[in-house]
Amino acid sequence: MDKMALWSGRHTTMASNSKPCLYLHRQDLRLEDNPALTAAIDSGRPVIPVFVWAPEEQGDWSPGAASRWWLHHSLSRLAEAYKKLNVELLFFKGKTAEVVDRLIAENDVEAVYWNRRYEPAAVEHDKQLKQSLKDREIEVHSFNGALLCEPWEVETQQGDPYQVFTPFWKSVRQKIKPGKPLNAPKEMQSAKIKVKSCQLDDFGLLPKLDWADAFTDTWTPGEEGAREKLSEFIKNGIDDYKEQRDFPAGRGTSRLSPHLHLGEISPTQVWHAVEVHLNRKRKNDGQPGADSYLSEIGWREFGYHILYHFPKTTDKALKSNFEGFPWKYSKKNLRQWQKGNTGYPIVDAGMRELWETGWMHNRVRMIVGSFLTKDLLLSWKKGAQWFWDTLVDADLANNTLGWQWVAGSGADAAPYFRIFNPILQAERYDPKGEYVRRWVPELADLPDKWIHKPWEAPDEVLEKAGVTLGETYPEPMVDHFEARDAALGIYKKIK
DNA sequence: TGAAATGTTGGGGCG
DNA sequence: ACGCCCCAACATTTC
Repeated sequence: MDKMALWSGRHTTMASNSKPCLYLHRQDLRLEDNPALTAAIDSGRPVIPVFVWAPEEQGDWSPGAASRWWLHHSLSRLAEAYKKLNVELLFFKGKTAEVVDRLIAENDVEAVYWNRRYEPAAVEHDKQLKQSLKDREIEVHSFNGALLCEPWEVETQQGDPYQVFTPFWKSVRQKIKPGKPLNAPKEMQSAKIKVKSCQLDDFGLLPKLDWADAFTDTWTPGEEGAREKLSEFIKNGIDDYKEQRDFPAGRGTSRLSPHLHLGEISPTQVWHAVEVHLNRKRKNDGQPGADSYLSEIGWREFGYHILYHFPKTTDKALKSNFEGFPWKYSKKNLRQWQKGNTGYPIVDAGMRELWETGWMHNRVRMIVGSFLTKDLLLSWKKGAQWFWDTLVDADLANNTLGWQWVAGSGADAAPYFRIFNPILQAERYDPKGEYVRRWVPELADLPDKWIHKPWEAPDEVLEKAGVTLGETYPEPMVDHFEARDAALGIYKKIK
């Protein structure tokens, strides 16, 4: 018996008549490495795990359609995992505070546990909930279950939040030493539930239409799926990550983002798995793949740091000179971009991958983002909203950071003149056109030379490939070089 | 985590 | 053998 088991064992003896505690699941849909759950169990009380579906508590940023699909399946897996421990995960709809109050009143709950959140609306909500519980002398315990480093744990030498990634990450790496992840509970005491809960299906998270069919082929939501993705990536991907990560046709990236978003796996678990992997290899061997991968975990941390300290950035540019930027809203242009009909194959491939699988490779996110904000001069918020609705990994911190970054209005942002050339990017990162052929099949028969710029292909080449521009595939909706000049002019003005 | 424009260098062709 | 030109390759600057 290890120390932990003895500890909880000691409490178990007195627990038979002890009052239960509540554990609120939010974006931490896992049993392993879960500090709030572990603490709740270690308190010696029977634990009532609860998930409350309360989208209105997330303000303007309640989960989009793709995220809801994921959430449904993740919750379903989580409920199964609890069932194996003979515990029921309770589902409720409505206001979290009211659910908690009911459980306190009718089920004698005397303590509440959760892992902290960092989204502006969530911070506000949880702060109030905590205060109201404290006022009534109900125990409240919150934990860090989502970050290597919480936003208030690092600051610049001047005592300000970081706004540039490199010094932020350097500081975090010096500071943090993630330990071994906590084990999943082997056993739990269940409480006798006296409160009526609802069914997962009552949340109505699944889409009415079957657009999510392809999602099922691509993804395995839940803790188990997350664990498998991680070990597969550590085994086959991480050593070549630095070289392979930018090629969207390949499998060079971990694809852990949706799992991380809902906390099906924690960054601590990721970090630890990377360390174990490195320790197995020869030392002083260099570890460019691992460093490069961990710095992506770092960007996630940076996103949370920025979101916490600059909560308005979900809707407003961080840089004040972007106030009143003359974005050119056009419903038609936005629609063409959303549907992947811009006439730029790499952009269209990305947008269609997103629509069909709920995910897009990061290199392509940058390309389509640059295209929206610079070539079309459509506001980054339009892009952020579309991604919010369609991405299974839609995460307020990452989405906000990414869009403000690409627009040039945010933290450590691309300088205003950094405009991606969709043809060059495509030729560099999809040299054989595999990615474009997969997602834009109407161009599949074009030779490599023309796959990324069909409008320049000779007529006979187009004909042979069965491509008629304007009919089977759109003409480019804008001329990139003209659009670039126009964007440079505007961006220069606001500098 | 950019791309284009401009500047520099050096080898080879050629008178 | 020399100077000149061209231009690719690379470096630097600029947007």
